[in-house]
Amino acid sequence: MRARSKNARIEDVAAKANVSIMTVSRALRGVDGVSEKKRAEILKIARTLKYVPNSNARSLAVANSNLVGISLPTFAGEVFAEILNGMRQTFEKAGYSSVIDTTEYSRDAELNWVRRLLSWQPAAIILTGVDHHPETIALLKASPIPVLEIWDHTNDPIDLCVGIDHFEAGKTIGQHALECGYKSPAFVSTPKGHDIRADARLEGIRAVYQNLGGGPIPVARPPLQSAFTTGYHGALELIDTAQPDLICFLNDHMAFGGLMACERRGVSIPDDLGVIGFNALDLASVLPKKLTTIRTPRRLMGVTGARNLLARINGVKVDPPAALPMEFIPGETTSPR
Amino acid sequence: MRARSKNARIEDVAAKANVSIMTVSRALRGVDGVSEKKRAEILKIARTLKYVPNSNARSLAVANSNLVGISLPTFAGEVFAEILNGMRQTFEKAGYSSVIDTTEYSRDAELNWVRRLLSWQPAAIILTGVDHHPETIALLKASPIPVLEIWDHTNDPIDLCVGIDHFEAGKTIGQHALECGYKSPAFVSTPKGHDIRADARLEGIRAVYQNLGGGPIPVARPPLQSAFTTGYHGALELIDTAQPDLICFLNDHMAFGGLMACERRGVSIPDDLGVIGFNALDLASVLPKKLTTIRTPRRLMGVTGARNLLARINGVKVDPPAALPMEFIPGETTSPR
DNA sequence: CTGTTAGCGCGTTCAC
DNA sequence: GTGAACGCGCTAACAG
Repeated sequence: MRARSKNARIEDVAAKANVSIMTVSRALRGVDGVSEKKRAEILKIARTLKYVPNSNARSLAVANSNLVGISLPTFAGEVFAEILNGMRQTFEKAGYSSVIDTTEYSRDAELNWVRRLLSWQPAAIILTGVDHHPETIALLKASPIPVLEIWDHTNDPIDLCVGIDHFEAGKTIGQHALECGYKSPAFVSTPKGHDIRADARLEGIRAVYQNLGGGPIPVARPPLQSAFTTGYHGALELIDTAQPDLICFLNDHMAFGGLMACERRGVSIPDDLGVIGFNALDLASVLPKKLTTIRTPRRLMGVTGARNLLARINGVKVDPPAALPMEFIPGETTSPR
Repeated sequence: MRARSKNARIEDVAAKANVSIMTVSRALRGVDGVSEKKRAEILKIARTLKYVPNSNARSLAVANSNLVGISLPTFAGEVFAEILNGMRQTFEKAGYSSVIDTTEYSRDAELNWVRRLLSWQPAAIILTGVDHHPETIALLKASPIPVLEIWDHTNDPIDLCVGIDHFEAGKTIGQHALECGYKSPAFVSTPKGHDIRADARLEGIRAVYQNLGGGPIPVARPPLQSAFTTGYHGALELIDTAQPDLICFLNDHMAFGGLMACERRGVSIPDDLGVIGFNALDLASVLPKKLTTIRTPRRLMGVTGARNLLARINGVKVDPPAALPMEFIPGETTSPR
């Protein structure tokens, strides 16, 4: 015979309270059908017995769970942590817990995670971005579980989507650069294909500049390190070779590294060189020179995504995806030429 | 009758393969007792049926799970993300998934999380720090589930502990300050009781300075914002009032904010004022002036903790807790007086 | 308001 | 090497 766990079961509580298992179940879940007197008594007994419900049994019985599975590219760099916080707080209030994994930007890792997630019968699954392994898409489309794609935007989501249009963001950056009169912008990013949202932003900048006959936009893609050092080395590389009059960075972290590189090289901002970041992090707010950047609605995105998902879980119709607005922040690291 | 889920069950795979459920179960789990031929066939059928095992049923049957529950104070600021990464990668390899929650430094939130975790029959539970709600401790001590306390160090852990001695870290900082000849150190932290590890470090500094008759150490505790702005405002406050010759910060993030505040006030580092951080983040590595700080072994801590826990799960004896070593990094933001 | 019955999907046990 | 029976702890459905 199998050794059952030592923990108190609902049966033990029922026995001690002289009621049936179902009454205990109802009392503990707070559903109707139990007199207040009995309920109070049952709750007390459960406490003294240190009774902890078994979620596995519950999930098995009801064929779902209150787990929400989340896939993030990385925990590094606050951005996803902020989106995550918005989501988690919203889910938490609704009684859902989050199971999180990071893919480090690998579609295969994401697929594995989704497979594993599926085995938990989660209430919903959240993926970052819209670029997935074909099998991930197939799996999720075949499943009845609500899916949210966040951070990026697409008109053809797996299910729900709440994000921003990174190509548009790039165009906004490009517009500003053009209006300032920058002639030779450059870009610092991570290795090719690592972050397709960053690539989309770069494309946005290119779209603005391509008809101006200024030649291709130089792009530095230093080997992956921390964002600060990547930005630092990328900027050094561009300053020493391409000599652009503007450097756009994948994000504010890198832009900060870039600013440090400029200080190192004695390059004066914004006189000798313009600098543009992305995200509008708190980091930027303490810098002596306000960074020109784009504020991304990270918290809002998380909250909105979670709300939509909760509505979807509860069977409410959800509006088709619309890209969230961003705010361009003109700072002191760019200026008219 | 209840609607059973539409997903393929092990039974469906068995029917299609003309074998019993048990044979499928064995084949899928890779245990002995199935001929290679049948196994291959079963795996193929499972794939075509898009069969996903039900972890809830499995966990219910075997009375445990491959989930590891983790409690972190916050995702903000890389530090815990780095510890987490070390742990997760180690667990991942061993086939465990992590369920994470953040407490935002609230013991009550931690207790709630532990209660919820317990209901999942996790393979292990990891808490940050050694300061918990009494009921959290009682619950976990009463449970057979292995527990790891990380980041902080104690000689009286709930179960396992891998961390650093924050009081010692403070003493190291104090020693260095003393050797440099600083007379009136100050400290920038978060509101009282928010982060008890930071308080312990402050105590370490005090322990070094208390017999020197220099009066109490001024402490700025600005309202909570991002670490950067907290450091910034804390530094401004101290510069404008207490006029210390050294400011120690809760961490590097705050120290960076503080450096920006100094620039703002025209205070020259390290001539007018010394600055010391904590953690040795990558951020510090791109600064024009190397920050004096203490390197904390965050990744190592995560990996070591996870390994110890895995050993514990597998019934191997684990060494009693020893505080992990830290490395003092003398930088250019402090100098002999 | 309360109890009884019948599973949820899988793994252990033991028999063949 | 393979299969049948039973139970893990809980809840939906139905009676009373």
